[in-house]
Amino acid sequence: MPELPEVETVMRGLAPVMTDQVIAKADVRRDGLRWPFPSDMAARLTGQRVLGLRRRSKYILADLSSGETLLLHLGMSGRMLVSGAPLGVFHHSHPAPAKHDHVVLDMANGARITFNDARRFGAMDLMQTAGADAHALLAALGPEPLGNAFDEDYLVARLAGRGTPIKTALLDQHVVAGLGNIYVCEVLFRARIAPARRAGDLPQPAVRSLVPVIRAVLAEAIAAGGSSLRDYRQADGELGYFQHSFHVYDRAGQACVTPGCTGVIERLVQAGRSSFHCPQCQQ
DNA sequence: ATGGGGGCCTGCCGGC
DNA sequence: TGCCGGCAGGCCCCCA
Repeated sequence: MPELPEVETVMRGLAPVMTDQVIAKADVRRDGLRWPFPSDMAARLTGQRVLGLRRRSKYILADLSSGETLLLHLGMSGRMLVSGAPLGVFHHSHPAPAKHDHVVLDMANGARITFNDARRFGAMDLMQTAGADAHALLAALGPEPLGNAFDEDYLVARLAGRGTPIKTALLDQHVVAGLGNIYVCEVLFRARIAPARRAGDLPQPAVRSLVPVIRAVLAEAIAAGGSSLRDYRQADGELGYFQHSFHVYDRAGQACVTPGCTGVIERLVQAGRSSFHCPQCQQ
């Protein structure tokens, strides 16, 4: 799935067609995805004005005029497709729902937003906007990596004494929210830290160095419009528009890109996930 | 508390 | 337009 930069990109793509617009019709085409949808979801969405979109970790939150907030997670394969340019009262030709189109929102401006998710690991829920942070899926999340609460002192304290590999620790959404497998691999490569190192054993300068690296990697990916993998699309439905090049992710067997390094990228499995790294530059 | 593994689903790719 | 096994960006839950 979309990790933080991709979710941010999707949210930015949805904002112009959804913000301040009324959901004229909600077509909920199955009972749920990873979990059952909230009761009467279609009715609770229909007629509501979208006051604004926010992102928390890999969740998109849409605040509605009803006082409820729609929570949306793309899981591994979720996509938000936008069709029907919001150009006015003419022009209302939408394609028929395709395979894995689970929820279709028709906005009053003529735009159609389709939540398509082949693997159905995605999620949608509704909650009161007031106190939305207390939602079960949000309450325990760690700080936003691009926010002020995430800093060097925090990370040092959070990783102290932890025996888990640094790779696994950074993937833990309670430590820092929004990193996924790809960006953790890239972050550790850029920080030159081996993924198998125990988090609590890392020298403090190494832990501190992770903070600006995490920020930079995410910011660059957002600036590039999110990374692009085979089945990732931007909100506007364009496939593979941004080709973000990774240094280590999915590059097993290829030469390390660090100038002067003769290492070859290796893949190892940690906590059931692939970790790509250069055994030569990452210590 | 912490850490590891299983499971949820479908699709794709490589090897045979 | 072959079949099968392995693998995939996430994350909750259960177990030791």
